Amino acid sequence: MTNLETETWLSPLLSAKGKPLLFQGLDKLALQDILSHSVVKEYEGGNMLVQQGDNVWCVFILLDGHLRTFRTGKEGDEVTLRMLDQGESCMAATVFMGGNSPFAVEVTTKSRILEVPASFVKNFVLKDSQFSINMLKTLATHYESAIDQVDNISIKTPFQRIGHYLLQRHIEQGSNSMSFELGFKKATIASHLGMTPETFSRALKKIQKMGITVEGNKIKMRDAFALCHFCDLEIAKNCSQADKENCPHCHF
Amino acid sequence: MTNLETETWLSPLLSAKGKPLLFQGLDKLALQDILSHSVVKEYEGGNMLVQQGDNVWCVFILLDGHLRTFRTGKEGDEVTLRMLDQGESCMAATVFMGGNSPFAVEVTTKSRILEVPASFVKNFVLKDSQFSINMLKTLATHYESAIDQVDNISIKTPFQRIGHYLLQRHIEQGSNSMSFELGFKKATIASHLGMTPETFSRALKKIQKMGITVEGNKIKMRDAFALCHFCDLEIAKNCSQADKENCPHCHF
DNA sequence: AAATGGAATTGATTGAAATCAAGATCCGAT
DNA sequence: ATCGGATCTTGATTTCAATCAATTCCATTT
Repeated sequence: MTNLETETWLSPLLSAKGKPLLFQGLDKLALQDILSHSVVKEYEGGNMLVQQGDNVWCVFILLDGHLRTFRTGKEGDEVTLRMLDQGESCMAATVFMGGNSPFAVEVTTKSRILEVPASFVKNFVLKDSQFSINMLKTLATHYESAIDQVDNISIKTPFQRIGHYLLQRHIEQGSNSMSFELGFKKATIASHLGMTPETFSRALKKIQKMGITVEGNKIKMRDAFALCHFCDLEIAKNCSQADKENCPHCHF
Repeated sequence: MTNLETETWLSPLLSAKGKPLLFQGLDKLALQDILSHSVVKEYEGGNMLVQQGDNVWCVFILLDGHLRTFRTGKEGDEVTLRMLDQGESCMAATVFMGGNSPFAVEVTTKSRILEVPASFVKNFVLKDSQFSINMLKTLATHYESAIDQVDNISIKTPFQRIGHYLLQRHIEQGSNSMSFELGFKKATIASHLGMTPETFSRALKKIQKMGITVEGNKIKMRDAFALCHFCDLEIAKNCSQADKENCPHCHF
């Protein structure tokens, strides 16, 4: 990868929106160092990036597109673990454990991916303390989101799970607009939430009685508080609702 | 904490068995450094170490006893996330995320706990690269076990979940003996596996038809392969069965 | 505009685990 | 040894999501 090419990728990586957590706060030199050891590849939707059990040789950073990580059981049934958006990464944990990947990674829509060699990552963590902090934060984030998933699956009813999920999406996406997109196939989301597409569909219908309109994959809300019913402490933390104190459900 | 006292704790920490992952490979000086900034406390079973949502100021390392981390939903229902044994730690992720604890920690049996201040940990990670590697590994391990839990809960039937769990325990505990203890209250394990105590009980009964005897919390196996039925790739990795090739189910 | 195929919805049925409700068993305290 | 409380087991019933099966919807192509 030449320097000229590097520059091409550099700017989007530094933009506020899609900036990978792993690159946060790195000085330009460090970033150059990483990039000069990495490769950018393009994949069409449908490809498998990693098979469950594969020995992985790099960390993937998603520059563009969508990835899905999932795990397949003996009987062929699968759970979606994460749905990656621009700027997110995967395989970091596996690289540090040194083992084989406990899950598969699938390209869901055409994606541009930065592949950073495992060996480089392991060294660089020791050299650059900001990078090592970033790595720790990344793992911590993944861990927390896995915990979220555990309790989403095991505590709440499908109805509540979906409400919770929608609220999360809404808040992630700025939460100023009264509508947002659920950027993944419904079946994928259903699997992520540990239910069948049918159940997902039915619950979505039920949720409309609370002032949520579902058209295709666009979600429209009657008012800013329509989803607040599903709020919990975790979510409240990130809620930047201007008039939070007016929220009929917010006790936080 | 005086040096003399430090020495008292030092030896168990260095012993092979219960050695915290966080301390692996640290030179004596580093260890001293950590210990001199930490406190050892004793807690009776039943105490809450951390409440869900608490701001945590330290990382806990379990020297002796048992802890349980769990999460409570709005309706008061809870999921057990982890059940900690000697040498394990918790709150590392939370410390790095800088937020509030997404789960509660309960002392299940009288425990001796090393409390390392968050501020110290955050600094020490930058100074000692071995420690930072350990921290990364710790988080990666937690992440992977959370993933395990996700797919345990969402993929397998209660029956399979329990089998899987028992096999794991068995292998963890050396796997040479033909019997082992399930070192936690059955209700706790049930919650960890995402089922009610009743369901747990019934499934345990059903599992006896495969040559497993359950007496109180002691599990006895007819032969070394009695649980192999529940094996999967993840487990096979750690299986050190001498005559693995004789295993009727091992295709790995 | 019709045709294809994948995704999503809807309905009917089934099955498995939660729940509700009683007992049994174990353990520590007296 | 006896009591009392917690834990665990067992049984009967209900509930709710998975499954099976049939449409409908939508995007793409021809």
